[in-house]
Amino acid sequence: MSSSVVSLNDGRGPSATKDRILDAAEGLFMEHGFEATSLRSITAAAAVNLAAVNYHFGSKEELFQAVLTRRLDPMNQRRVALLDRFEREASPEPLSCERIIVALFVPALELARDPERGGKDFLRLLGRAYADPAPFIRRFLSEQYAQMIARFKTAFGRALPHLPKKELSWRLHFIMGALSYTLAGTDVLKLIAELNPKETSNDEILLRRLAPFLLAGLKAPLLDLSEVTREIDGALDASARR
Amino acid sequence: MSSSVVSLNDGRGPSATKDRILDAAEGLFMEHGFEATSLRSITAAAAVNLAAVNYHFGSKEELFQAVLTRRLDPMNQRRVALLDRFEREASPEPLSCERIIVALFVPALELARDPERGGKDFLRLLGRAYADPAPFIRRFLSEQYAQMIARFKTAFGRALPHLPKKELSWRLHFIMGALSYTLAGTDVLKLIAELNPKETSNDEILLRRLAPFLLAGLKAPLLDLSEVTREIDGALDASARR
DNA sequence: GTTTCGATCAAACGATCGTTTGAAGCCTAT
DNA sequence: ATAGGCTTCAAACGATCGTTTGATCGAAAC
Repeated sequence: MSSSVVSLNDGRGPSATKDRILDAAEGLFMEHGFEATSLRSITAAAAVNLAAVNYHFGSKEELFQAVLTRRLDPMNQRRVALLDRFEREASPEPLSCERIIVALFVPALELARDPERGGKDFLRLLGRAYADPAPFIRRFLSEQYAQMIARFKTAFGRALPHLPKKELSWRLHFIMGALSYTLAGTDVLKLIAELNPKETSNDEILLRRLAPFLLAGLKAPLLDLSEVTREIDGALDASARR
Repeated sequence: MSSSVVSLNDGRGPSATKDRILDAAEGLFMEHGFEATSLRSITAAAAVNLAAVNYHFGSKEELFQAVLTRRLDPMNQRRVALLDRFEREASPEPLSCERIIVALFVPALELARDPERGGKDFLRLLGRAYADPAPFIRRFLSEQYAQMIARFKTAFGRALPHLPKKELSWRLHFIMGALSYTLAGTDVLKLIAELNPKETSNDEILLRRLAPFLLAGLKAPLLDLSEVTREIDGALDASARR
């Protein structure tokens, strides 16, 4: 009948072994990637025994998934919750693209604002995971994102009824890709940090710039496609004839 | 005084040990990433001795750089050459954004068209390398891309004189990021391949869709920024007050 | 024919990897 | 106090890694 039923090793809840491992793994996976990060470096940073990872998580891969799911799951749930609320508020009129983008970006920004440490680390880790070739990572992310993406796709489809479904799928894919890649960038963030040392958060600046950029691409008329495509074809033909 | 001074192992030039290693490494690095690819798997796929890699390239890292530079260097040179030619043709008027984008995309498309095998593999590998956390990879790519990016930045600056330099830098970064990420995507490319089994090349389809999308973002007016940013701020404040 | 030098080979080096084992520790309930 | 549970611990397991070594081969130079 005490306060908590979970284990406690040194008397303080938040420093439990499992959480300390997750925190250390989050930072190290972000910094070096999955393959290049050893369990020994994680357990050393977390100041726990080497066997603790396999005991609590089963394997290195399951630890990685636990690191991702700890923050990714709530973030995606918050995204659809925000989208639901916006749709309720705007009902019966369809949502604007701007508000849909806001629902997509704000939960990430909340992580970038960093409740304490770790939020920004996680965003970078997520961006890197999105480009990792490991099959179990790609499978995991596909499952985690599938529902949310489908939900946003129908929302965008209502906001852009003139856009063919296929074209919308591609543009949404570009948006998620640019978002992931932007969050994964290391050099650029550090470069921005040097130029803007006093602004709130680097990830925040980045996302605020990215949102209008992607919004313009999303709302671009279909005319531009054939226009640029024709230019590309011309240049390709010219180079082929060369 | 014979035709070639380079070594030949089995009598045929194109199957020299060095090239066979590069070809095998290109495919395996793309499929599994740098860390997860062993030299033994590479030398086995190339049907050469294990020690051949260290003999010809020095180390695994140098092999990786050799794989990248073999195609990346010519591609970037072709990008600036195309840009130079377009500017000469349009002189004295400034280049349109469309044509600059074409100069950026066409060399990648030429690789996607795949002289024979390997071109598409390399594009995916390049996209993955762009998100790889390994310091030597990031350093290498920065150096390889620096000149070309600067060249295109001034070109875009001339085409968009109203756009602040800082905003342009960000948008160009988004473009390169979306391009890299798009090329790195595995699942989506396979999914597209199932839907469009008869069209020319998957990467080609992807790049043709991506170009108009990015072009719209690049040419987006600055007004949108404050507009969406205001919406984001509103949502963030509401969530903070929650 | 002898020498020479770059290329290839089998084999091993030391290091590090993820994982497992079995004993020891510690808190809870009986 | 005793028994039983999770948890932690030091130590080792087998496997695989990148790299190095020294011998062997083969074609060109003398």
